[in-house]
Amino acid sequence: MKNMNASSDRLKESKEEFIAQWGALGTQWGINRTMAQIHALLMISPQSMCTDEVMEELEISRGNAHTNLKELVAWGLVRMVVIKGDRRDYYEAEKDVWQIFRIIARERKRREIEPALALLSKCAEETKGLKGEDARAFHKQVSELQDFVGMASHLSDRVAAMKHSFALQIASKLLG
Amino acid sequence: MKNMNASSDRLKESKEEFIAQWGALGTQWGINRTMAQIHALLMISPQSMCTDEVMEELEISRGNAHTNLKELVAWGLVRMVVIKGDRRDYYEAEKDVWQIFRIIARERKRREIEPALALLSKCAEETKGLKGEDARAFHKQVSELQDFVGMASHLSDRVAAMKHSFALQIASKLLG
DNA sequence: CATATTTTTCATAATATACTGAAAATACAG
DNA sequence: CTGTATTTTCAGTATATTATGAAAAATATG
Repeated sequence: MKNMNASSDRLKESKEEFIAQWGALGTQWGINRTMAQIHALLMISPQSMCTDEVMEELEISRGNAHTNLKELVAWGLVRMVVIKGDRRDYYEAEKDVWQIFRIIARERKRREIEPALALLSKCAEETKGLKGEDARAFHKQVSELQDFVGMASHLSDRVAAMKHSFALQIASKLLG
Repeated sequence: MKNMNASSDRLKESKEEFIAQWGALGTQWGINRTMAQIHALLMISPQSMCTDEVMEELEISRGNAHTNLKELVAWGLVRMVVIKGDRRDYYEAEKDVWQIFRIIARERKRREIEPALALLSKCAEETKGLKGEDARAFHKQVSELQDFVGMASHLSDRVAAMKHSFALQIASKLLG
């Protein structure tokens, strides 16, 4: 039994570090700490969890837990599940790595790429015919950015639409 | 002359909107608003600019201008240039789109991918041999994430090392 | 070296973001 | 309907991030 305890301590510690650090990383990724922590917690939880369990595990308020659980559901990273005989809402995380990647890629494209593209298109359009060295230079720079970001946007769609196995093939080819 | 003025007004407006919006976008990208605005300003400026010009154009304080110019130089998105007969430091932006992409990709990899990979490797390592259903599940999930993020890291390096033309070829193939 | 100009630093202020706790709304069982 | 469990909202508070402005340090000039 001594072994058993040491071993389950190791697991517990590792899980806790994972959750804490994944939360800190979330900040860099533009998601807030709590949301990332909840995501980590659910990702490594064998069972689905209810709001109170999440609150207790992460020592956060009900409002905070609720808001971020809803946000995760809105992203599609977490699903609500019903456990019969229990009135509470339970939550479980999407665990498939490729699926997680696609969801995050979609969201980041929406927040980071699409608004940039809209801006660049507008500026390129507005200054299309203008004469003068300055105007030309501005239009050129903006157009180049537009082309690049536009291509990135398309690529992102294509990759996200791929099956995992096919994406792996391409990745291997690039790395090999 | 009427035309000339209308036309240069259009240009000025478009430039100002570009700067303002690019700044707002910066926030989404994890860089602060001012840094993104200065970058935008220098990117579309035909000449290099000194700190005072940047301050005046964006209506920001000296400290703010200074800090963010230094940060942009540290990233490699902006270079300091010397103008003879002038004691002040002048700055000009990198304008090549592919180069800009590489610099940003490098920085984001450093901030977003590498720490994640380190965490995942640590957690995978710590729980490698552990018995028990929970431990196995944790190890599996973490290892899958590790594999995926590791591959993303390599891919990022490979793409950033490519010549623009070659990257374009690959992109075309994927889009075609 | 004395002075003028420019750069850098940093304590304080302003702003933006996230969290709490409790009240309001809703769902359910008896 | 009434009481209880659960979810949702939100005003107030706390935390973290950015910006200011003035003073200090560094640098150039004659």
